[in-house]
Amino acid sequence: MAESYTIGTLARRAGVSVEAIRYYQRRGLVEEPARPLGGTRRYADDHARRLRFIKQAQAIGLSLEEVRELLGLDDGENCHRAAALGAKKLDLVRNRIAQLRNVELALATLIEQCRCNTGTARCPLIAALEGESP
Amino acid sequence: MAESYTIGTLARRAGVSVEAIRYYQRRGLVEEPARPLGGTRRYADDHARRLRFIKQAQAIGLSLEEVRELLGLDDGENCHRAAALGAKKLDLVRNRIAQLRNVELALATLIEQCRCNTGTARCPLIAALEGESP
DNA sequence: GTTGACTCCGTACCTTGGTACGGTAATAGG
DNA sequence: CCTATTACCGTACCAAGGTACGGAGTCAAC
Repeated sequence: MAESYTIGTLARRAGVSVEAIRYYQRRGLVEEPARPLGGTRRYADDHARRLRFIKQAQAIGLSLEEVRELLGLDDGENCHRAAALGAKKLDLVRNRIAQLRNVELALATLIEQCRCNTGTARCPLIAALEGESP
Repeated sequence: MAESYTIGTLARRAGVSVEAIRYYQRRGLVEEPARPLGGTRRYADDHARRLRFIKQAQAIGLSLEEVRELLGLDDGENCHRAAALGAKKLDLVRNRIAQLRNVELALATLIEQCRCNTGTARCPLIAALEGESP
């Protein structure tokens, strides 16, 4: 183990693009190894692990800024703060789900009305969108 | 009724910004009344209704492009096409809900583990994000 | 009859998460 | 040793839905 990769190899292994890695470096999420006098930077398993972290955190809805914040909390004494960040996100997720369920209901109802609209009546979906806010 | 407003009054009444209205005009969603020889354009209730339509359609997840499409379908003969557009959107909404429910479950589990983490163990939330994909 | 608020218009800028491009340098394979 | 890939770096660009700015013209009130 403990290999050392070029950025391209790292990118392939982590399943992200080289550009994305360089972007994360600019954003301060991935460390940029020292360049050996005009040579090529070398990356290790730590970097691959970091990229995996970023991708997983994104998958649970964290922004890159939040990921960066979370990374700063990984010192063994901030578990509660990490949990608080997660809880805030969970709240947002639940709100968003509730909101989308309303949309789902509204859309399903309107589409059903369209399906039943065999006569010359005006399209219920379009008509509904012109009405007052629910 | 049948008042005539300036764009600022229209904006206040509809609860959008003047800039937004002008943006919708550029995008072809709101008609731009003729300007009376170097004067100020006048808007009527039709425009307020149109703005309400746009806001409602956005609330159910339509993009401005889709709203524009829907507006072209309001001729009494395209109810099935409007319904099809709605059905496509409903599908997306349902997928998104399912996705968010996964995130909700994952987050809730991790936070619960953090809550139980009274010892010196590493933060479960942070540790989990470094692991392999689920 | 002037002040202040508003309109008109074009253009630039914002956010987020990257992608694309282009020139130069370094490295790897044969 | 030569050539084909890469790496490096800065900068520009993308979607979407607007917001912000600045100068000139217009409108309404006092």
